[in-house]
Amino acid sequence: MILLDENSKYKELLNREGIKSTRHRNAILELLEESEFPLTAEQLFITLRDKTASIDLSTVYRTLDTFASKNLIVKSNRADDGKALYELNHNEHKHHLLCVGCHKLISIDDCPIGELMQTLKNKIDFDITGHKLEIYGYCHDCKKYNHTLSSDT
Amino acid sequence: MILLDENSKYKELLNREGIKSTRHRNAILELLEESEFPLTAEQLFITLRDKTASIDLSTVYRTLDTFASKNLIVKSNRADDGKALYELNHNEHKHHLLCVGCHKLISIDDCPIGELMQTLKNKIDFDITGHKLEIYGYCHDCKKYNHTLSSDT
DNA sequence: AATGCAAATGCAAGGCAGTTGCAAGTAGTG
DNA sequence: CACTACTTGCAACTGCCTTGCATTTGCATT
Ligand SMILES: [Mn+2]
Ligand SMILES: [Mn+2]
Ligand SMILES: [Zn+2]
Ligand SMILES: [Zn+2]
Repeated sequence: MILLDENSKYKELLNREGIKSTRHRNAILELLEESEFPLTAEQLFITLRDKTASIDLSTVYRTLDTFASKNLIVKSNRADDGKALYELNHNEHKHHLLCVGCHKLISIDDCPIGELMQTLKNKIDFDITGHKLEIYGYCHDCKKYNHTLSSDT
Repeated sequence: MILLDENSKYKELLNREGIKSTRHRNAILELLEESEFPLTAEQLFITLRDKTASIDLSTVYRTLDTFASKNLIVKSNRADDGKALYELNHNEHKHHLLCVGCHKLISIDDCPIGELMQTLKNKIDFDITGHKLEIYGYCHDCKKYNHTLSSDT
C-alpha cells in the first residue's frame, strides 16, 4: 500500500477511548490540531463542507460533545458573545488576545503573569491553584476602524 | 406627600443619561443594585413578574441593552453555559480570588497586572482596551481539607 | 468475504436565549 | 392639556444548539 489512509490518522486514539474511528471524527480532530486557536462548531462545519467531506452540523456538535466527554478537547464559551469554542486538550496553559471587533483570537506565547502568581502565592493567605487571564482589545485590522472605546485598566 | 415615589428613585440618573424614567427601568436598576452578583435577564424577569410589575421579557432585554449602552450596567457571559449576565457598573476595576472549595469570592485590593498591561501595550500590535483576571485556589478555611488538586500555572 | 449489531450519521423538527416589527401606551416638554 | 418621541407588550422571528428517528457504517465474528 503506497497510499497512507488519511482517514485513520487518529484511529488508535479513538479506539483507545472506546469510540469508532470515522471520516468525520478524524477530520475534526485534524482541523482542531491544525488550528492555533479555539474554533466554533460553525467554523469547523464550514471548513469541512467546503473541503471534501459533506457533513451535517448536528454531527459536528455531537462529535464535539463526544470528544469533550472523553477529554480529548476542551469546550469553553467566548467571553463577549457566549458562543461555544472548542480546542484540542493539550493540557497546557495558554492565554489569548481577544479582538472585540472581529472575535479573532491571538495566542500569547507564554503566560505573562506566571512569576507574578508565584510572588503572590507567598504574600496571601490563599492557596492559588490556577488563573484565567483574558485580554480584550482591537487587533491590527480592526484598530483603524475603531474610534470610540471605553477604557478599562 | 408622605409616600416617597418608589418608581422615581433613579429618575435623575436616567434623565441625566437622556432616557426616560419608567416603572420598569427603576425596578430593574433597583434589583441590580440589591444583588451582590450578576443576574440573568430571566432572573430579573421572574422576580419582576412575581413581584408587582408585570413585564415582558423583551422589555427586560431592551432595558438591559439600553443600560449597557449607557454604561450603567456591565454585560458579561457566564463561563460555563454562555448565558448573559448583567450587573451594575460600579466603575471599579476589580479582581477576585475564587475559592474552588467553597465558592467564596475574595476581593483583591488593586489590579496586580495593571502596569504589566501598560508595558504589554507598547510591545504588541494590538490595541488593548481591557482585561479579565480570575485567580482560582483554596481559601484559608478550605486549605486544610484540600488534598487532590489539578495544577495550573 | 459475508454477517450482525451497536454506534454514528443525515435529515428534519424542536428547544431555548435573545431580537425585532409594529401598534398601543406613556413620560417629559411646554 | 396636548403634542411628540420614546417606551412597552405582543407575537413572530432568528441563531445556536439539541434531539428523534430512519439509514448507514465501523468493526468484531464467523
Ligand atoms: Mn497564565
Ligand atoms: Mn486588572
Ligand atoms: Zn479584529
Ligand atoms: Zn474556600
